Amino acid sequence: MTRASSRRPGPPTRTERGIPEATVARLPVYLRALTALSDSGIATASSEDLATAAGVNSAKLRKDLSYLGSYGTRGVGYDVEYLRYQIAREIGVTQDWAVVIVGIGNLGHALANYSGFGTRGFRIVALLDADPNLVGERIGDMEVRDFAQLEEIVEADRVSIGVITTPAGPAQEVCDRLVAAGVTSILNFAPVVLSVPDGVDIRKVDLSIELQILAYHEQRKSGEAALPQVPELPAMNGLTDLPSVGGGVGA
Amino acid sequence: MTRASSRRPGPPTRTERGIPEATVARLPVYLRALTALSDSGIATASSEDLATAAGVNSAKLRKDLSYLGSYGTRGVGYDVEYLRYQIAREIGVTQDWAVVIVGIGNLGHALANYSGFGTRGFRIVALLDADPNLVGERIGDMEVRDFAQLEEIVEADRVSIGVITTPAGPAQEVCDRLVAAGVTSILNFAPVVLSVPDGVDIRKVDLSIELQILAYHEQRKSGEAALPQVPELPAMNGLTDLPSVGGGVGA
DNA sequence: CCGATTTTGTTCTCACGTTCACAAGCTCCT
DNA sequence: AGGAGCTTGTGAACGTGAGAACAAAATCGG
Repeated sequence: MTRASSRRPGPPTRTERGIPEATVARLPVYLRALTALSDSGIATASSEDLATAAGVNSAKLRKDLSYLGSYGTRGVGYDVEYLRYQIAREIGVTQDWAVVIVGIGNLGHALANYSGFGTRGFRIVALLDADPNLVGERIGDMEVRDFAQLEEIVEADRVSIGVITTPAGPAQEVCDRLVAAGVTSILNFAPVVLSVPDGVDIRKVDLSIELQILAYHEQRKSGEAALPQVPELPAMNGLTDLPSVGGGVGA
Repeated sequence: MTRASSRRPGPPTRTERGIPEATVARLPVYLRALTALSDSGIATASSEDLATAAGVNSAKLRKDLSYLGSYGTRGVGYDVEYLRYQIAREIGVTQDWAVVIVGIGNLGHALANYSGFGTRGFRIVALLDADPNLVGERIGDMEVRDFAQLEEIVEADRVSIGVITTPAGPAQEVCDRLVAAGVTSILNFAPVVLSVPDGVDIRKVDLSIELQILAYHEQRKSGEAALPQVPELPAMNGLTDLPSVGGGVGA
């Protein structure tokens, strides 16, 4: 969204405060690092200090911060509180965002109790599930409500973010309902590729994919020499009992 | 295959089966899509079909697959079972990987029950926690064991992958212990940047970061015109009570 | 057997992201 | 006041990734 102004090999043609996606993904990390520094009573930090705390290269950090504006002092560094506020404002966590969680299985339960939500910036307004046996159950200070109430909840509480923690099966349908109800950002934990209309942002968190990526690298480390080099063309029979990766999230 | 021969601005000079990281991250998605197609009884699929199922562009998919070798038939497509096996082998999920989970709070509980682990490819061999009140508790068919037993478990079961679901505080120490014990791949759910020596792979899954990224885009959607355009330089006093994003994972 | 049709594998080009390196600018000390 | 010493902000080079486009190869129908 929003590129396009001049046409020239200058800077990536960033339009009016358009921050590169890669940078956006790191801002929360910087924010957390700044909070940690602040809690340690540190008032000023150099890009080097911050970069170390955030686990990135200092040049990258400086360039990232430069997209937000020129909030540092040459020869000195960055004022921790000030920069923290600026980043928080840029990300949008100076205001509260209403969140619903759909699918109260194991993972939904865990997220409902997750203190990271409780911190300011995000407010869980409802836990939803279609299973009548779960509806009414109390989790922390919240009660599981019927998924059928989705629309009224979204409207009443101006919910803009939905978290999907259902099994793979119903995930797309849940997603469609969320979008239809007016939710415009979705965080998906179900192991499926969800499709959403333009204008709706979606991010996925997928445990088994992460594990498989680790497995790939692990294999190259330990395997490299130890594994049979090439079963390139195994007989194509009897392969029906392969690992069925994927599976559902919830109970 | 066969990269690495001449020295010229040709392909990125990929050395001997070195698959680009971006491709590696997509292989598990393709694997899942293939499994779904297979379960639907589909024996052959074109790159277009596969790309749709995986939610990517077909040219990208073909290029990704070409790194693995030339497993398709022009004019026909890909044999689903065959390709599935090839990808599974490349990723390394045709063998089993032993996994330990450290930190049995809400999230650890959820992961212990997560069926995605139970599927073949990964085998949870131990649930560990340092809290004596948790040790001995049964979760599914496993029992929580004392974190002190880490070293012997890793050695006995040839554990190569560790999952950290502790709060932020102890995460680095747990990580160090895992590495010292011989674990070479780590999946971190704690909201901290962990540092590991070379040779150890680490991936992080961070809920609050994902939410903040969504919030950023959400703000640009709804805010753009509605928000006060620039409180660029607010008074620098009284900013100590800002949102404390971050926080811990476990209970 | 040959041409039409389909679909892969690959090349080329462009956009994006990372890193280096350095000038500009600030502070502190003499 | 002026120079030494830091540290930011950014220009430029490099590397990686994405997508369009097309030639090569396979099937199918006549």
